[in-house]
Amino acid sequence: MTFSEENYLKSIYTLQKEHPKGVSTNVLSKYLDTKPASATEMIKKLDEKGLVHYQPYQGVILKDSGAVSALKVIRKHRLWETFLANKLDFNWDEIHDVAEQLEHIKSDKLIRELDKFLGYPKHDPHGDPIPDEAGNIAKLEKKRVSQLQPGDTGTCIGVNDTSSSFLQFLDQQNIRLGSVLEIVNIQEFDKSMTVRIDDRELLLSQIATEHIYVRI
Amino acid sequence: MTFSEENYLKSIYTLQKEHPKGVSTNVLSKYLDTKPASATEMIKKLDEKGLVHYQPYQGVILKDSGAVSALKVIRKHRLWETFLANKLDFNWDEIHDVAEQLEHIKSDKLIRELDKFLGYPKHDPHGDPIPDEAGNIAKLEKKRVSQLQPGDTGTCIGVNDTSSSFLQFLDQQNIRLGSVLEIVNIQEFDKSMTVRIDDRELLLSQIATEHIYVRI
DNA sequence: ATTAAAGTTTAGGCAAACCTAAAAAATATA
DNA sequence: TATATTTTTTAGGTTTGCCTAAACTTTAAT
Repeated sequence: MTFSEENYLKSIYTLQKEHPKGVSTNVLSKYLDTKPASATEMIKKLDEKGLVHYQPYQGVILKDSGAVSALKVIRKHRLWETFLANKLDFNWDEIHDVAEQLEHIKSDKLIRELDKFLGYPKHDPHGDPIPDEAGNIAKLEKKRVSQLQPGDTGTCIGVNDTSSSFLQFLDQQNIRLGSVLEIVNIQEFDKSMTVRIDDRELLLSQIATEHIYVRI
Repeated sequence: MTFSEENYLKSIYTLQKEHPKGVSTNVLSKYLDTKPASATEMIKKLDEKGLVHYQPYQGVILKDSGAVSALKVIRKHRLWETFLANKLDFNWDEIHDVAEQLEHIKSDKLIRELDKFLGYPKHDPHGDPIPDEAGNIAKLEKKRVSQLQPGDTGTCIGVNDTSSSFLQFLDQQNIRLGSVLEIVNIQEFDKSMTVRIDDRELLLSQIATEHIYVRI
């Protein structure tokens, strides 16, 4: 399997959630920053290999074999992201591009050993679940803080805004990966939220609550 | 720079030691498992880019810029080999193929962080020196045990024979990476050597002494 | 229902890196 | 030195993955 094939499968897997009845060449090529004609070409190739189901003008969906292949790449991607964030001093916003490259390294032993070295993590630094060797993947239980109700708690697993000003704000407030947040109440008029964290109470604007992800 | 260009530069760097007045397309293609015609093509391209000096029928040599590029790849290769051997449970004979892939990952930060994570190692698991960021590389002070004289000492840094029977033998004798060997004496008639290791004395056959590398 | 707009596919090209076969140069041998 | 052998280069092809432009479907709008 080539780098390119792996990237297409992974992208189709991701886009399928938004486009359950078929990912169009247009959507796919935009996501991959190529042209629709290139996507058509690759999709036909993947169809011939039995990895996807393709009907002209109707988009693609993954077959089981294609989903397994996609999940293997996703597993590698997420394990490498975990490595970069937990073992090396990479920031949340720096890990993706490097993991995009590392995910294509071919070595079953490498990925097994990496998994062991990281302590068999269940989630990557963004809170996304890491598939197992067979391609089984846990349902994602990731929400924005803004989606929680008073009384709910969640563990901080990532952010949506990686501007340094936002990250600095989080730093000042001592909100980091693994911090447990409990919603105390919500202001009707501006949707700002009071949250308890480390026995302190703290007000978050609606903007802030939409940019923080938690695992529930 | 493409994977292929990097591989050619690295190979030329390596082969130059044996062929100081020029690496022929024949030698180069054999080393890379391609055909001479392919080597000619690539060499011309590298020459146009100013990385090598090429004269038809006379072979290639690296220019300074080419040597720096080659050393950057070698630095990455050796740091990854160190990672695989020291942090993950890879054996000496398993690390090369994976490092061949990892060496092409493009990220300056990654390699700086990896270097830090590994504790700025000076040598890879085979005892070969790791170039610094600028491409400076220490002279290799690697010898076979068979090249030592009575009274000499060396630190075990690798082997030449990775058959499991040989590795098992080393295991039984408690000879491992980092073991310090001192030559006690040499038998004239069969070149076998008595060595001191961990305050024990032990006889190594000529075959064995030729397969163990030490840093002096 | 027709036409216009949007999306998709086909056709023909290009660059990278490989190949084989033939031609040319260098080297070795008689 | 002339010829034979080996090595190297050139010429022309192949595959992968991308591209543009034109042709064709589908969808939306009148």
